Amino acid sequence: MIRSAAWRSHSCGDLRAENVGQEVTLCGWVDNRRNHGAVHFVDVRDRYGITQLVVDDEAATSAAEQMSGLHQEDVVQVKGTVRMRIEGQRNADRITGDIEVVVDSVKVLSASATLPFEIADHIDVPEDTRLKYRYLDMRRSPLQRALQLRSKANNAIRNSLCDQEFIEVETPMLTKSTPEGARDYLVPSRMRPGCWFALPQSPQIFKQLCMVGGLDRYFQIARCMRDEDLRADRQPEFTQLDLEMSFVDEEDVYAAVEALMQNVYQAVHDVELAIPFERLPYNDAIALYASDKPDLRNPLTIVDVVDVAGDLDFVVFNNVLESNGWVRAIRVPGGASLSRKQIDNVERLAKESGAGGAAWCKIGAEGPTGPLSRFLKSDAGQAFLNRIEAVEGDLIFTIADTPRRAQVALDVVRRESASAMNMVGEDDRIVWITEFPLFEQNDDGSFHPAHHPFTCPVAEDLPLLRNGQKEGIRSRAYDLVLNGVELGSGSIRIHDKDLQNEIFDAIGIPPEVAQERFEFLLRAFNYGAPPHAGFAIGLDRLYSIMFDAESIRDVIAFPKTATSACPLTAAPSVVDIQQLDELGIKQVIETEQEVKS
RNA sequence: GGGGAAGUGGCGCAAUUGGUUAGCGCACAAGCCUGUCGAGCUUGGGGUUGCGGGUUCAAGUCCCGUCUUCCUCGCCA
Repeated sequence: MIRSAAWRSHSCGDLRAENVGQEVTLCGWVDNRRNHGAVHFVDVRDRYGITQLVVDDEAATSAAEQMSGLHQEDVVQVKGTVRMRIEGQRNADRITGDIEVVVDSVKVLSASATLPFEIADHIDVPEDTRLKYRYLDMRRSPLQRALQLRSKANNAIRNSLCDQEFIEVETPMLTKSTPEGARDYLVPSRMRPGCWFALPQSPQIFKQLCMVGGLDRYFQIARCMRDEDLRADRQPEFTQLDLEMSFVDEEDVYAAVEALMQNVYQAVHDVELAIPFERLPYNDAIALYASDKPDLRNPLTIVDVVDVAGDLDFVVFNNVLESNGWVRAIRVPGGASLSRKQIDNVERLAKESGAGGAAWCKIGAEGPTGPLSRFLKSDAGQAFLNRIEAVEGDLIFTIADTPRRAQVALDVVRRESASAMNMVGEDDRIVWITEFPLFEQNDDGSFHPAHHPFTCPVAEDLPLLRNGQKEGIRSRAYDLVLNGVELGSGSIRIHDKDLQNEIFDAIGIPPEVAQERFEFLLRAFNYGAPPHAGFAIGLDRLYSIMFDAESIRDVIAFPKTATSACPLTAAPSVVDIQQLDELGIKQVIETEQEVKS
């Protein structure tokens, strides 16, 4: 409820039958007008609701004149008296629909020009127009709802973490460039010409320093910047819930995140999220789902048939087996009911993903039919079918390729065939993917570190690492995955200087480079660093899923376009040559204006 | 950086094979109307078809270039 204030006695969503007879003052925007001559309605709207104003023969004649002069989206202050609407004319769709306000006077506080688009939910407006006039888009209920929910959810996060003894710390926006990883946004230093700040890609190092500083538990709802190309679910600046904890292992981090997620779901959906979340080691996720972010609403799983595929006399399988590739199958229960067109579509998408193809067969009453079936007539074929536990009515896909390509194709086949079968569950499924590999393989066979260099390896795998092995080394890194979307990731950090240097060495960062880039962190580790671990959740992405938004932009107040531009402010823009002079910067690219002149 | 789609009054769309003065709905303006709530009815104003060039008797339509937006691959340790 809006309390009385200098400008208004109630909000536009406050008034009910019990207010009948009261003299009230409302402020808001002129929404919809319906003028019937002798009776004239105007809706006035604010964040809280819509209230119907009316003038008729019971109203002052001056009020009728003032009402007639109103335009859409004028900001008005209205004085009047609450009365019941006449029987049969109540509006059940509106919280204030039982009453109306008979107007004594209307004062226009700020008139509106003709609008670029109507402020109505049913009007479809192109997104760049909505972004250019974001403040008008904001008056409509979808964005109102998203921003209100976002605020509520942020509040739920803060409450949960503060309850768990976390301290909110603001880390710097002007910081040091660390060239590996995403491209930095750079800010020139006027005081030290030739030197540059970077905007943070994440508060990673600062939060670790907070642990060395003895804060024990840190969090921040932090803005992060990355100068990379965009996607529907990616923005150049985005908001991350960042946290770090001392003297903990994985389970402590999971518990802290689970508690806060529970609070967020409570606040947004008013449901009790089941905890603990499922845990799935990375290797199992790849084996069962061919993905490190599997959508567990999809019941299909993958079967490794490498041990039975060799006897099928299928040259494609044999070639792949010879080069140590993957031969794996997906059994789609009931999939035999799919049309040839639907199956061809799955096969086509698998091919487009880069794999050689997806050989398939249906299991009919008479046995297998379809392209793969001719390799299944033998005893070996029966062994294959037994291996994947095929029964009548099933559809079987097989993928054979290099591990990397097979993985992508299996993921596609799993997703596409489940969606064709309509077998993806409704309920949100959240899962921890644990023990990520420390290194990922490049296309040329070499390895690069899969995470930032402060990620702790699994102790058992250390001897292998010291032997120079890269493949199969596990790290104590974990991701949180919701319905096949990666929400966030974290890890147990290295707190030992010697181990840290070992890792720098293993991932190919020479000591002098490590020293130059991370000197401040390494120095801190000299003075007693506690064992620590942390996590970060991409809040824009989480909220776009939770609020059922089409794009990440729909849950951000002032988002950027796909080219990282802001249609509202027209940023980025050309600056004065004087500004550049002060910064000691000489521009070599011709600007638009210079090209024109 | 690569690929795809789109761009026509403020907004959503239409315009046949290249052929009349580029239409329609909403919004906007004026008027009528005593119960509407996405009110209704009448009348009216509003367009260099993103921009530049070309082909043609004739271009919204075809060609070339360019800009903007969206999606996507690369990229995002």
